[in-house]
Amino acid sequence: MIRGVNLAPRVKMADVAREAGVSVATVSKVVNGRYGVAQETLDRVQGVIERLGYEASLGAQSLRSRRTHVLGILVAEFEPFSTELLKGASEAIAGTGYELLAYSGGSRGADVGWERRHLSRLSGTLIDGAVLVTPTVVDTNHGVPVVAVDPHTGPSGLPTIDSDNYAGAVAATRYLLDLGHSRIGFLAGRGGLESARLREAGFRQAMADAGREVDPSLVRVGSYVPSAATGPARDLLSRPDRPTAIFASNDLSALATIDVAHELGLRVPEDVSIIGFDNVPESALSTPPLTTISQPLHRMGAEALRLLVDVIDGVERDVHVRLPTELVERASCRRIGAPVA
Amino acid sequence: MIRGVNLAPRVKMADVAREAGVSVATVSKVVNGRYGVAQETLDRVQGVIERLGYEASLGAQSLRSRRTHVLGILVAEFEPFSTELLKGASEAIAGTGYELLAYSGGSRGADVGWERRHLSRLSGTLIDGAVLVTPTVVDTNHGVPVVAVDPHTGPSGLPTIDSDNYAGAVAATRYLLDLGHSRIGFLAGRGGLESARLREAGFRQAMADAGREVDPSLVRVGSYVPSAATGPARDLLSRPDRPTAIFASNDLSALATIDVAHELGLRVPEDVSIIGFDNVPESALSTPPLTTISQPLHRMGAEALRLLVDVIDGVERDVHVRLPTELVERASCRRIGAPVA
DNA sequence: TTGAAAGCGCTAACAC
DNA sequence: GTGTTAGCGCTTTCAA
Repeated sequence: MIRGVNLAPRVKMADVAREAGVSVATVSKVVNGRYGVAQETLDRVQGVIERLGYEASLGAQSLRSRRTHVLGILVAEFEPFSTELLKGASEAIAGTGYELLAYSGGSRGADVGWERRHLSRLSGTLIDGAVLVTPTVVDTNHGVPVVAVDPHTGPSGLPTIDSDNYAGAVAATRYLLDLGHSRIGFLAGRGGLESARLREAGFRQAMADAGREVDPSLVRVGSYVPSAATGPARDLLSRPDRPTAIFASNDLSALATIDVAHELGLRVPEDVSIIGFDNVPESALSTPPLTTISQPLHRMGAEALRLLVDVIDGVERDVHVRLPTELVERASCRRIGAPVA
Repeated sequence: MIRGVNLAPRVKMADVAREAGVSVATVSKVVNGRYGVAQETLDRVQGVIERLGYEASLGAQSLRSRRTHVLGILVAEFEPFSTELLKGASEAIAGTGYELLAYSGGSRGADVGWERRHLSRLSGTLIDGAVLVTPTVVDTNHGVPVVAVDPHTGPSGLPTIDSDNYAGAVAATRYLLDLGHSRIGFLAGRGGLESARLREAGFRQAMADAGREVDPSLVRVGSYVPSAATGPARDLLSRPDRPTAIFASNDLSALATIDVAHELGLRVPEDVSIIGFDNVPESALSTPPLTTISQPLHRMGAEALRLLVDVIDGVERDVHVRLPTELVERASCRRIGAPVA
């Protein structure tokens, strides 16, 4: 039974004021380092603050003043992709004078429009700016400066960070082709995301360049989400004429595809080769470890944060940052014939 | 140049009220689903809300009402350990009716007392409760219900989630012993944390049980932080009588130790075996992949969140949850002689 | 140098 | 059913 523990109300500015025998206005000045406070008063108030452990309420503080020195990272869910970005952002925030607030809804993805909702709830009050992770709604009109990582398709004025999805997809497809695969299944990403469009385009281009037809029935949608990928993966792998390789648009789908393969009694890579995209840490943990296209996720998070700070400060700079991708060869693909010419 | 973009002020309740021709009080009732609003008014207001894309400001809302339906996870920094917990918490939050807000300071760890400061800033206003990740200050007196993951040493009334650090450390040490190592270096964790104490205790106990002396000069402090671990690791590995194996108290330190070894021209595990603790995803990515003691990090995050919700709801239950640890054998340790009896 | 007072966007009595 | 009013904890003129 622990009811009743932890209920001391937080100490507020009025408490400090009373204790120090001054008004809240004076305490506020001390807290915010404003001029016009006698040294003696300042010391006394500071002492009381220390002793009482006073800390301004973010909610109240930000309601009144425009700057909070808190930056938001808004995500649909804390999964491997967004948390990698978070690590990068966390690395980059040191020395900027900002604190980091990551916000996620409670609805496990199935929640369109979260970016607008979260932004509305936090902007104008709690945060001075926000990084939106894979937003589908790209309103350029929010209360605060915003930077998007891997956003929705279509031109938008939004400052953006992404990686070279197209080149990465071409590389992945060529890799499979070079291993002798030509019957390649494709698990597309989340509809609407620019990255999903580019990865599919890269796949098709590489196939075309190699003179290979894309069997339309081998192209399915996985939406970047494991639960959405298993069905299509199962369909693909259950066919009598199943593909010899599957290119999943992101690692989470690829990992889910490996699970499905195992479930179906198929060995990876002996019976089917699988390649992913992202290189989240989890991709190295699967059996077999996943061959994938690496995005510099930490760096993307860090760049997003730096870009946001620059936008807030009104620095003139390039507001579209594209980072390179790279093939990471692990053990989920195997050669099945002679490489293509 | 992007100055001037994104500056439309957010739409507030007064805007909705004006547009709908009602008072803000009525809008508030609609937003919060209170009784006493005519169906016709309700529809009209709802329509305006929809059209204008109104969303209540978290800051203002929480200033006034006690419940915000937001739970906080307070961390010193977003690194592999805390983000794994975050993933687990994110999984567990679905269906609880809460949203998740993760907060981290901007000061990269070197910031004692962050837990109290963050809590003060957020409690009483923004969040209904908080999960504290490895807090060193264990005041049981905050404005809101609090749950700690892997907290500071010493008994405290705080509801707590941890894993069996002692057994894990014993298992790691025995494993090394069984591989024939007896000159084992130990990189201790962050001073004050219960987990650090227990891991060292487990190490010493296992050594004693095997009848091995612990060379005091082989026990150093790594503080769970890579930058703090490299120095001690270098000292240990530079000695002419260097240990044949190192047990690092957490994966981040173990990974840093591998780097140091490589820097020194030592091969892992040929020249020195290294074992870690935590099993963060990154531990599988090193060269060689790290053998380590696994904590069920996702589950710990999920359990912490569930415990917090129960505490808030006043559910009577066990408020100390301890989860099992497990040895994960990868490739950073090798046998160097006959196993101990 | 200090404090009184207004108000940030919202909720909750209470009056109409 | 609906609006008026009084704050929540803080910052910021502005007067004293």
